[in-house]
Amino acid sequence: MFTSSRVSSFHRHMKTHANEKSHLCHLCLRTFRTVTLLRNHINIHTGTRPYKCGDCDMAFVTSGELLRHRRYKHTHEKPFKCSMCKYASVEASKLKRHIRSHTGERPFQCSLCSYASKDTYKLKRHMRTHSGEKPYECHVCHARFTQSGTMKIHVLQKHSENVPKYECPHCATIIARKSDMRVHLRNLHTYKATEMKCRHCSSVFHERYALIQHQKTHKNEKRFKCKHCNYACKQERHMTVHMRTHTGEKPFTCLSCNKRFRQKQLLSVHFKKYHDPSFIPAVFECPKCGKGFSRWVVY
DNA sequence: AATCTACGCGCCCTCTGCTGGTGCCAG
DNA sequence: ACTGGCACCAGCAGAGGGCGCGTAGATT
Repeated sequence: MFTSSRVSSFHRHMKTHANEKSHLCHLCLRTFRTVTLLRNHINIHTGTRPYKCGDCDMAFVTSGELLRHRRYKHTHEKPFKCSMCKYASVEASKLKRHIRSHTGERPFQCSLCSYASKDTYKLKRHMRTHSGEKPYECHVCHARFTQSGTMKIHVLQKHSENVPKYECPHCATIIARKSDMRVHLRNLHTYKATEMKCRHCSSVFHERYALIQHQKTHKNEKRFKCKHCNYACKQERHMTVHMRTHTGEKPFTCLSCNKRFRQKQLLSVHFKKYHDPSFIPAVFECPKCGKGFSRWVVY
């Protein structure tokens, strides 16, 4: 509802409801209500921008645009201040948009899903996820992207020579993307309240990277040491067999002659040699000492 | 009525950061 | 051969900057 204390303003406003557009642009045949609007419009055709910025090459059709430009680029004057944080803006509409980040208000509802946006642009951008539209094309490999920023990163990482790299301050790992570095730091270098145990010993850690580094120290380590002699080995099963040399235990018995063995393999060799009819005895005889061998061996 | 000025809306852009799928590699 | 972990990668949303342009208030 329009109200005004001035008759002139009222009359002018009423003209906005009338379709009377008597001022014709002779370049595109578009019509305007006032001569000022027509003049501004013609300035767009002719490129006439009377309001020039004194600090850069920009020029504008109206003085208001110039003032706003100067605030953005040169004076940095931000008259619109947020009452809830330090944010300040050049334009009131920007403050209004910013305040939605405090209130959580999302006036722009997607018609196809539950998503709602705080501003029109985000909704428009979101709609590409439904349409499948990918407006941005890589000029090198012609891959297509939904957002310009995604394409920019793609070109930088895939087609640029001086690819930026991010080095982890804790472990010197090189990672291509800043956001991935955050993931790396979160997964490997953040303190965790719950203890992480070493899979080889009783050590515990609160940082995953420290655990991994520690576990590497166990690699090639002969962790199983005999308490009776100098013997050491990597696997527990080897130590079990070795211990029988100290205990005298011989758990494997030959069913044919009751001879006992410490290892299953020794029993197997014994059985084949003495009780298996298909066993081929030594056929290659040493020409010097006469000892027989089952295989031909060159010394 | 014409003009200047301030305001509001809309559009487009960039920067930022999180997420989940994927391929590779070590265990 | 299988599995879990990690860097790589594209998809996607949040926040904010900058400008075009129409309209209303104020002034000439």
